[in-house]
Amino acid sequence: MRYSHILIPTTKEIPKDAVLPSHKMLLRAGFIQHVSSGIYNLLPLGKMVQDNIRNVIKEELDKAGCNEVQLGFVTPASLWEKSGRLNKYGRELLRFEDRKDNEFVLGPTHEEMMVNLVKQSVRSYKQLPINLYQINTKFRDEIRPRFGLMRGREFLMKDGYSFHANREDMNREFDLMEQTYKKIFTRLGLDFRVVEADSGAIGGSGSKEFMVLADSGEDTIVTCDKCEYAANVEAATAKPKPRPREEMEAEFAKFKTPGVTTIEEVSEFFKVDPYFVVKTVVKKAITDGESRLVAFVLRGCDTLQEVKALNAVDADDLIDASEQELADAGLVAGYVGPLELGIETVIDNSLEGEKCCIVGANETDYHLVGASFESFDKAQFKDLSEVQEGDSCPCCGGTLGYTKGIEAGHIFKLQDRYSKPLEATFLDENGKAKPFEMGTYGIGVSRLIAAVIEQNHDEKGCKWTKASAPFEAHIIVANSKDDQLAKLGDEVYDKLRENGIETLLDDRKDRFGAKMKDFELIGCPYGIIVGKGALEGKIEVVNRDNLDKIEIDMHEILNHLGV
RNA sequence: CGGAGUGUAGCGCAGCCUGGUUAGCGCACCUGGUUUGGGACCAGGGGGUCGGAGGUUCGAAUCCUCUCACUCCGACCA
Repeated sequence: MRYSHILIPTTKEIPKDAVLPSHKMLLRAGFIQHVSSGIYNLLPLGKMVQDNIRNVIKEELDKAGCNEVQLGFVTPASLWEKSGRLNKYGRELLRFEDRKDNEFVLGPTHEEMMVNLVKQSVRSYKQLPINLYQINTKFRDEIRPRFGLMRGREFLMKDGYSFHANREDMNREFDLMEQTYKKIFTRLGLDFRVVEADSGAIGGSGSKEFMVLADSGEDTIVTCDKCEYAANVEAATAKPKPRPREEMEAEFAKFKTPGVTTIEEVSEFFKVDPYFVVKTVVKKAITDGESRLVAFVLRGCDTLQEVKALNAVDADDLIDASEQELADAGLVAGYVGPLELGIETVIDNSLEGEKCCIVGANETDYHLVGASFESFDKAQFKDLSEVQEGDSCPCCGGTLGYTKGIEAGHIFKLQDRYSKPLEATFLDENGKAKPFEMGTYGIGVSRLIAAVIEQNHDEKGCKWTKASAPFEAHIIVANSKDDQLAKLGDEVYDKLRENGIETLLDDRKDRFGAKMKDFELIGCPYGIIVGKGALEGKIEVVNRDNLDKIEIDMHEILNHLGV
């Protein structure tokens, strides 16, 4: 492609509102254009990158036996009612009516549509398994879109769904997809981790996320320094914290503790390790629009993991309870404890069997010491605590630490979460109707464009990986008004193209400096300078990654690009 | 939804507080010329319903009311 024939509106100005490197670079280098909150146009370069990523995904999925389809972007709201997600998804669903007042939503994900498609066309176990995917626009009316392509409202996503006659086969496909995703992210040249994850609003059991490691990532990942263990902090577990050497010993008794309300104060007051001081966090749980108070009980040294808490009580939402709401339920902020509490109580696993600790007495200015958890029902104990840096790995005992990641892919075992309510069944070997066992597999395609840059950029601009780059080579003709140089530039350009190398030829009548700046900003892997040495048959090759320049003979160019 | 802020040329901004010629500046753009290895220079030029509606006033980018959009922090979320 000749620069003079392609629209690449680069700018020197740093966009006012962009925060993330990827957002700034993609705007400045002319890959994307802002349209509206969370909505972007892809300009030619952006479209090329997206197509490259899309092709890698498609090739690997097709190799793994998946079928590409394309579902309607506009989907009838009735399907969403049936699956029960119309309310659960809430205002993130963009709803509207057509001229006949039929209700529709813009698809934020397509479980319902895909299940419906298969329900209408698959009758027998003999037609299974089947794995269908699409790479299509999604719309989620995010409360707060931000970070450019990273969290847009409209975005391109690959979503795949597999259908199986039994759970074993679904598990097999899940593993296959994990392997396939690894190939995809590896081919794209990304540094990533596969992590254990929470299933979120989509629902289901087993779930793994593919995290592109980058400081700007929105997710916190827990990783082990000794083994392969990695998990989203929302789902991560650790070995129980070691008991303090000094055990707490006390008879059950009520103590007056005026003004002593925080864990630190209680711990200080009784000269006891926070490990033995019980933290009771009361939250308002919202389920199907109904709210109720729930108490989460942990050790003083632990923190509540909100997503775990949410799952533990099967709620749609958790909100901090106000002091007034506590008072209305007969509770006193600072002195809440699990004994004789009177509201739904969930207790962290680490307290199971604990015989002696300190809890709030549910009475102003009083704590109970020597409290025991032995009388609680086993079903009340769940994993609630957030893994902290320095905790021990659940697999090998190594040390756990945090890193930041960008969620670029997510695979779930859905089982019959959707097929059952949508009555999508097939006939098994015995002629009995059974709901499909399902898996679902997503990749954020447009988000990957941003993720590549988050991981690969410098202060001068983008550094595309080979598989994602809009062009592999970018020829800079030092002076395009010099006919001889322009001609030599054309020769190099033709040679590269004849050998299948996607090439951008900067034939603009601009000065050398401006062209170099644009090369660095756009970030194709190789810059090829056709300049003063070219008349003697010498050109320079610039590696965008480290900006190293080497001078070579013009006819050796193909060797240097690894052709 | 809570808090904060911004809307003036394609982009980045000044002007507004204290109303008063023809609304400026930088970048970008167009024409001519010079220049050509790190975002050139000289000369000339085009481009604005000052986010929208209403109001106050002899007169509004400027003051008042309403409204819309966008951004940032938070809650929330692929």
